[in-house]
Amino acid sequence: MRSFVRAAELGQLQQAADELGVTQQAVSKRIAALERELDVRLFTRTARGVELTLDGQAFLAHARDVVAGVDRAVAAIRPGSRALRIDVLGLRTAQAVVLHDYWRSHPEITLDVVTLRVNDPRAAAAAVQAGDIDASFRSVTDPAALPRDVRMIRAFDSPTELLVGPRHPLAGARSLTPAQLRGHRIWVPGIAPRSEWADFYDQLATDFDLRIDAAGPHFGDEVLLDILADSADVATLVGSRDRYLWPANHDLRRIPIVRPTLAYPLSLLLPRANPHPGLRAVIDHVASLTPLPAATWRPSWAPAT
Amino acid sequence: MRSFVRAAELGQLQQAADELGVTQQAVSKRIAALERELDVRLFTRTARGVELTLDGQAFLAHARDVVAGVDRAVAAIRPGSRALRIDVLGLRTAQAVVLHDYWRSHPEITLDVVTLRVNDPRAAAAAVQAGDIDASFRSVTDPAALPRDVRMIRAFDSPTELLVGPRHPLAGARSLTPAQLRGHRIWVPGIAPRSEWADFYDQLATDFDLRIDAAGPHFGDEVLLDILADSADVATLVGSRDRYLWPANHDLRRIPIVRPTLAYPLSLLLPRANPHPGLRAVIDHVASLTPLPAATWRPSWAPAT
DNA sequence: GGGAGCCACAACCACTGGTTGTACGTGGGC
DNA sequence: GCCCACGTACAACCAGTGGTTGTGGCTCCC
Repeated sequence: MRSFVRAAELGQLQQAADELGVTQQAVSKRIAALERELDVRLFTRTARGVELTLDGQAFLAHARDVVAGVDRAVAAIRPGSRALRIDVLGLRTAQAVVLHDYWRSHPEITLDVVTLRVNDPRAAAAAVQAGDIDASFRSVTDPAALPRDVRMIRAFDSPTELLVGPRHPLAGARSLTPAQLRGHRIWVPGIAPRSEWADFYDQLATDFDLRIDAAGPHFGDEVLLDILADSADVATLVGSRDRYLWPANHDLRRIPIVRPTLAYPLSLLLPRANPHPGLRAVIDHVASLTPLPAATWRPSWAPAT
Repeated sequence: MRSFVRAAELGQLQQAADELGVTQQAVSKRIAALERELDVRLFTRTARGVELTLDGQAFLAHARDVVAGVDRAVAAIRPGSRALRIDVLGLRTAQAVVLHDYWRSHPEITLDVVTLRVNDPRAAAAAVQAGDIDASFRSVTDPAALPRDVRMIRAFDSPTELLVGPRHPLAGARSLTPAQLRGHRIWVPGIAPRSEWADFYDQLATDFDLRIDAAGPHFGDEVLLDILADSADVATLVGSRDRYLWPANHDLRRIPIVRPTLAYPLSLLLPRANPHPGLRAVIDHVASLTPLPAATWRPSWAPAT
């Protein structure tokens, strides 16, 4: 495809061959192989070179795309100077959604979103330190656990919403205050003990006298959503930017929580020295997200702005 | 790359190999070759399959992109059921710009813009008839020259603007009426005799008593723009949607022509029977472009709406 | 009419990319 | 705790791909 693109641009197999460092015959055979495989003629051969056929013109745009895609793929992992790589907790989390939005409005920058398969934020900090990732959307609740050459900055706040099924007594509310959640069972399964999330829910339960049940393993989002849809007394908390896939017939309700808004503070771990040059723009973008109202509750370990 | 993508999705080389119709060893060698070439490990091997490394995760998104690109490239020219293919006069013309805008807002549809290397609209009509292209943005001024199974419909009108250099006496105008052009030399080089454009300028010159000089070959846009920039008495006409590349220091002015607006009618040649299914949406889109004011002049051969 | 320039075909050969056969490591079942 | 099942990697082998050099044919231009 590279040979085809260059030949089409130069109008000569000969020149393309010179550029590519092979013989004219090799390029001729490459094009012929492509034409045989696709079962169309891509060029009309003339005495002074080649000219694209209609099929060739149509193919060229896509071939350019493929070649550029291959280059991007290689750039994404080139040892030394690779593309910006940011770790998120999961692909449907607010972090990933925000990154995806950013990428959609700036498609020219190459940004790779990956997920470390570990829960421990200290492992993420170590990966940042080692240069395996350029930044990580994780929070280290104990500042002492942070390596010296990794720093944690405030990224953005993710407001919390209540997710309930249609039979839940709070299902009809347009919005809720934390006080109104008192007495209702809130179930957030799959929270690793002593993780940042466990800490968040602990403080939340204490500060507002809530009943947050973080026990039990997580059998997958589908199971949780199924249970919520059927139950008249189980609710859970989700971030307003989290994207869940749920069957339309579940009829689940997302209800904003206000006065105060409950903010889960998303932080960014990044190396103190020589951060990836593309990181600046991402930080600026997430910092520019619509700020939360003044009446916002945050856990004690939320980093300062 | 296909093997890599499938293996990553399935988490097993074995299964990917089964799907791809090759042995597990072949897939293993493909992945190994990829890893050797890229000089990174894409998978960590476990006893129950493979798992993506961070590099593998970053690579996967791009690999998917490449594979999809190859599929699109093949679809663009697949004999029989290929992607929608529309012929335009040139890639900077209003036609191409409009198509490009459409494609940008509907990136999911595959649309290939090509250019027949002939000037004769009857050749374009023949290409439509033969199925080499699905539609052509050309006008056949003589309806009798149209094959029976090709029809011409009104696509959209392209308003004309005057293009002049800074020293031209009309350079300061915010807008101009056709009457104000009277006496000024208007030079539109590169118009083939008896073409749709020649016809357009002939009628324009007659109806408004203008001096339109269509003689002389066209040495390329750069030459024309250079001449315009320097000259105090040469002007030319361009479509308001045409995209020209000109050096910023040329200081050329585009001046709308109004009362009446001078519309160049762009038509679409398409087969009378079994048009490409994707064509409908394109026709609807160009038909929805902002209509011109009531006071609009059109040549006599403009097809009815 | 002849030469320059470009592409295609032929013959040849190294090496890629598939095959089969086998060894190794790990996790689950008995 | 051992063994088997399962999945991956390595080895040997071989057909065919994809490169090379050499040559012929075509067209345009001088």
